[in-house]
Amino acid sequence: MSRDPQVSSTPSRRNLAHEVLLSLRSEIISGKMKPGDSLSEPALAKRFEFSRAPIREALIELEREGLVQFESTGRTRIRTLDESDFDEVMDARVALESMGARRAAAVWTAKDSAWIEKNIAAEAKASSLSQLSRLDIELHEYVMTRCGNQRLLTLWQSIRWQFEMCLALTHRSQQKQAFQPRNITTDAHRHLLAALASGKPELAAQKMAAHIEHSLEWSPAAPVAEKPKRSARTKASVGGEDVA
Amino acid sequence: MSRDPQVSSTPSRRNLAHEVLLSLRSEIISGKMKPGDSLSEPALAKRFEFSRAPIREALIELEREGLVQFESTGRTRIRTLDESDFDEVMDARVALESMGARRAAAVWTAKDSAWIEKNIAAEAKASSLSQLSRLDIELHEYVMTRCGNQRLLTLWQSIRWQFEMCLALTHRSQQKQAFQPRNITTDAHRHLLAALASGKPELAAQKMAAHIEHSLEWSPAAPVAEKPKRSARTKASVGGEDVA
DNA sequence: TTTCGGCAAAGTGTCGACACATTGCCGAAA
DNA sequence: TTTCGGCAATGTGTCGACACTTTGCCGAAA
Repeated sequence: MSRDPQVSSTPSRRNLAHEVLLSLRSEIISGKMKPGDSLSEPALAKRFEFSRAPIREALIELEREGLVQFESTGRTRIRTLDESDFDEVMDARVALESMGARRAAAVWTAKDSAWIEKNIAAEAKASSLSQLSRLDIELHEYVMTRCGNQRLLTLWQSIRWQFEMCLALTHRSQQKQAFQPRNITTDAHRHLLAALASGKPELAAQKMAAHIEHSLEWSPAAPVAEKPKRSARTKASVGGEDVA
Repeated sequence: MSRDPQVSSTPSRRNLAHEVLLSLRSEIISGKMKPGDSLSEPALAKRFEFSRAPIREALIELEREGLVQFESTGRTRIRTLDESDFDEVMDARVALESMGARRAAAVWTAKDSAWIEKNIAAEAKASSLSQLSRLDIELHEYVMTRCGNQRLLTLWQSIRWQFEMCLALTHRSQQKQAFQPRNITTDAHRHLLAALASGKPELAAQKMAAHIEHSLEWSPAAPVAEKPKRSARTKASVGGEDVA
């Protein structure tokens, strides 16, 4: 909700590199530039009408975000992602966000609940899949923001763009996704909110993990790869009963 | 064990910036450069006899690793860490490593067990606290390496240096730590190994979380701050019983 | 026609220089 | 002596240039 989520990331240095970063990131996620496309510093410098220095900085940051890959030959390409990459990102999300929910639940306030409820209401009125996805991500980011751990938030933000890229690739590959996801998502978020507001950190952590893993099931197709069914590895990965 | 852990991180680009990164990181963690110290690009360029470009790249990476801070004024300083920073890092470790252990346990082999046992044996013979710490970190890194998720490993590596810095600051502040930690650590690692080798991912995850949180207790003093006792927040943070 | 060698094109790594902002010192005025 | 203004010093952001490497095309030889 509120404002452009890209603005929410506080740039430690406000320079041309940051501007280039936002542009390229946006173009990669939107699909304007495709996985495998080559990115050369001189070409980008010419396009942006900057020197190579800010371009180079932006590319290094994009590489850290996992959107771009430096090959051993020295070439720089937009990263290609397959289903296993998607699984990895989701696993990392479960790790970070379940801890985030655990901590957030411990300091949850009515104001936080109100924010989430407003977001859920907006989801119910979402008119497109991409809009719904954006609201979903912003809700998850909100929880991470509220967990009170700056490092957890920073780590989450560093894989956020890979997640968005996976999502966008999936959406584009299976053109028309029905609107079933909307109800599923809003329901899940309502349950999640209940857990966060319950004052039970462990419950919130488990619900968050379950919610993220469940969301894999209505994004079944891999971004690029072809394996039809998701690996069993992601099932029952949190709160399972093998402990006893 | 084996080789210098810094070599294990694969530099995506082999350049002078990487060389500067390793030098500065080492000096920061070793305490040769202290928190609050100012780092200027021209001064470092003169010292390393490189131009500012590689220096600048290294500083940006150090900032991403949390060892260095860009102030709003434009100055660059070695980051100061207090107890809450330590708590944050440990929480992030719990999040990442419990997931890492969960995944690693699913694919654990006898060879992995042998590696850990060799490490534990080395711990038992460690002759200094810093050596013990190094073995401890290498064991944890090994598990993250074996979890099969490159992103989880990358995220872990990106906070690893902050953890090492916290640890080093703690060690220096409380000069003589008795050797009780060695036994505690080796015992904990033995139990952890049992969980990893048990084929029960959830058990491994819980044991890892408990192990990391428990390790907070024999590193009681804050790196810089003065609060004598750790916050209650870190207790029972994983696998608690508030779910019911 | 195929293969090999070399040459041009393109790209990265690195450097030194300049412009601008900020800092801190020093002297002048009160 | 204290305070204020300005100037030098320091530092970052940005730029264009050069060296070296790799790529890929093209023509010559088999």
